[in-house]
Amino acid sequence: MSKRVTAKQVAEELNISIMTVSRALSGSPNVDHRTKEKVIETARRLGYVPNQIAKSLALQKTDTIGVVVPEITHSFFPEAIRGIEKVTYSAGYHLILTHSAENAEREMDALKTLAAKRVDGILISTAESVTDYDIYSRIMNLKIPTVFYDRCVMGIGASCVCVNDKHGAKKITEHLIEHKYKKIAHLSGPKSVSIGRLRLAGYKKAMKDHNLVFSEDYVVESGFHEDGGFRAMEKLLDLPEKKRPRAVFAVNDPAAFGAMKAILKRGLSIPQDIAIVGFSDDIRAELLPVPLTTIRQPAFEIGKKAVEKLIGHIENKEEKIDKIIIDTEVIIRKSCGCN
Amino acid sequence: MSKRVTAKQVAEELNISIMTVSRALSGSPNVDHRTKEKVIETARRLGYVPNQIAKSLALQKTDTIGVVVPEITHSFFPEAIRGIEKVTYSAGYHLILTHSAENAEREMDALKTLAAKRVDGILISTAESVTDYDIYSRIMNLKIPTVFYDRCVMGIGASCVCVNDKHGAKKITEHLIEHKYKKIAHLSGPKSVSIGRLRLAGYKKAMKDHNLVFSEDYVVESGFHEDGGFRAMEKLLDLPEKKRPRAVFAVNDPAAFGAMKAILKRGLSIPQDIAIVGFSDDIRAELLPVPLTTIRQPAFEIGKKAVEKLIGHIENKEEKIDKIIIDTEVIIRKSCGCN
DNA sequence: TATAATAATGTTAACGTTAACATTAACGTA
DNA sequence: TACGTTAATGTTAACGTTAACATTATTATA
Repeated sequence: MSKRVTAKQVAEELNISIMTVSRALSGSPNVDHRTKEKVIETARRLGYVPNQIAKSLALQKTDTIGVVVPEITHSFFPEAIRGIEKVTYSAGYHLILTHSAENAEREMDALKTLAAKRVDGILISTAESVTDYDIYSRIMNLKIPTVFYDRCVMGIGASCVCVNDKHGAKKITEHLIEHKYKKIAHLSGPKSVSIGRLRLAGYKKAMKDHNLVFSEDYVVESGFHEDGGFRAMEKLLDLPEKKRPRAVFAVNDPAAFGAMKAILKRGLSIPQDIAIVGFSDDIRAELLPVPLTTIRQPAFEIGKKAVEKLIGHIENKEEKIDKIIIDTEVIIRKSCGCN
Repeated sequence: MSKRVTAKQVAEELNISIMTVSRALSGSPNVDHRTKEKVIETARRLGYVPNQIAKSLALQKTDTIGVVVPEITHSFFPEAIRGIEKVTYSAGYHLILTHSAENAEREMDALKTLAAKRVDGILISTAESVTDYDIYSRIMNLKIPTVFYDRCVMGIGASCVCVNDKHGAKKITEHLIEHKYKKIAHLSGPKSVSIGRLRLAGYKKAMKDHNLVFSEDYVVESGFHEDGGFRAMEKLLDLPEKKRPRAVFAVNDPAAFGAMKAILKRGLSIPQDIAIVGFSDDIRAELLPVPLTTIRQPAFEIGKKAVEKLIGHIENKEEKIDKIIIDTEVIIRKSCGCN
């Protein structure tokens, strides 16, 4: 930060007080319109740029919202950010973006940074490797308004915006069941992450409701990334041929992409040998050689609703803690066996 | 921003001065180790979180880098951000993300905000609708270290990191020429944006070098988005059949995607009726029904190199203004006519 | 033991802004 | 004209931190 023109210099130039400059520029009433014009003109001429840092310190408000993103390259997140950004922009807030890279430690770091930067509120989607929720409670204790989006932590007094993961998972598993597949496996996310837990629960519920055997062998933790999906699918493919699943529900699309690669690598066909479905509707899902049947999550809307709720918490103490659930849609393509 | 524990409270708790607290926590020398331990313990116990805003004001340094992104949903940018983020994280900087949504006015807004927030430096890729460079000069006048990435503005004293757009465009146009296509059109970006200008120049150069007719009718401005590509291609398809181009080079992949849709909508085939190539290597390019031949831009590396340069400018006054050019690679797929 | 050197801690001012209160100027009305 | 009212401007303190200088405590040395 180099030497810059301050309100003081503008004031001295005009032989008036700093306060009058401040008032003129912030549009307060009770400023002579000629004074105001002179101030604005002089500020422009001198190249005055208000110091938001000083303002934030004085007002105890930064007009900034911190966002924690687990993985910026998952197509869900840029789209969610676009939704977030649209709202923050028109509401006069700015965005500090932090990236946890699915790493609990980096996430903690990010949250500490956001707290230190005195953001007015935080939007967070938890990282894959998170195992305890201590840091979230600490943020709550600091009374920083926080809203979880997509991957949520419930029961700690924060609002959250997510899709109906359990219901969606159940629906798409049931779609596989409609295809008469009996041996249906699940590539799961970690249990410490809401969407991992809930999608597994939806899968289990569907299996149970239709009297299908649920075997622990058929749930393999893949995590949220393509390589994890690949490895998890390989484990399933290593089962004796009789036990091998006929269909797979992956916790999200990237994991499904990895699984598809593993299946094709063994010389098997999708969906003839093994059917597969995902969850996310990644932009690539419809473009695959065998387009992926999946669940569409309205990322833009999730982002939008989440900030709206957050801004509510920031600007209005009475805003209720809420759990906002957004509907999903089953997108039928070919990987499930439909044509 | 709610009431928080300050260094003062920690100091009072221990009956020592604020300065000793500050020193103990920032690891300055000349602090008794017992005092230091007590301070750290007490800070932890009271839940003290240093106020970065106050620190920034006192030190005239925010440890923050502002990034202007034209379109967060173009797959190039999240990948570039990942590169940026990786470097900033390990160098101890934070990221303020602003989105211009390809809009010159919003871009100006973003730059003003970043200046007001006293970021230590700015990374910017210019918006599609930018027509004059006045705002960039103003930022330069404020002496805020600035580095352009991907879409650059040259000659105003800022470093920039980009790919060899002209050379890449020439190479891929020449690839079309190798296919013996004579009537080759270009869907161009706006001339006010470096990559628009340079890719057009590369196309023209290739045409000229191979003695092919260059007609103004064959350059249609599409902009950088799918819908623009669609409309621009429709214009070309509306030409009398004899004049219709046999091949098209689109300024980037999203524009190529739109163009492909327009071609298919007319019942024509790619590449049999019209061949097409792009520039970006969007994650979807290889997955299309007819995979797109394109130029790969190493987004992660561009982001990485750009911040590295920027941090150089921030931390070292002597850092030279540089134009860093990163190599591209022609990715041959099927849309050009190769099999 | 006296004294110099150094370690540890304290005090003051500054960073640039705004809120709250204080003063002065301008104007209308009795 | 005098006085009250309101508009315009000014003054002070505060936000939470750190650098620079000041002081006091401790240790080493003659």
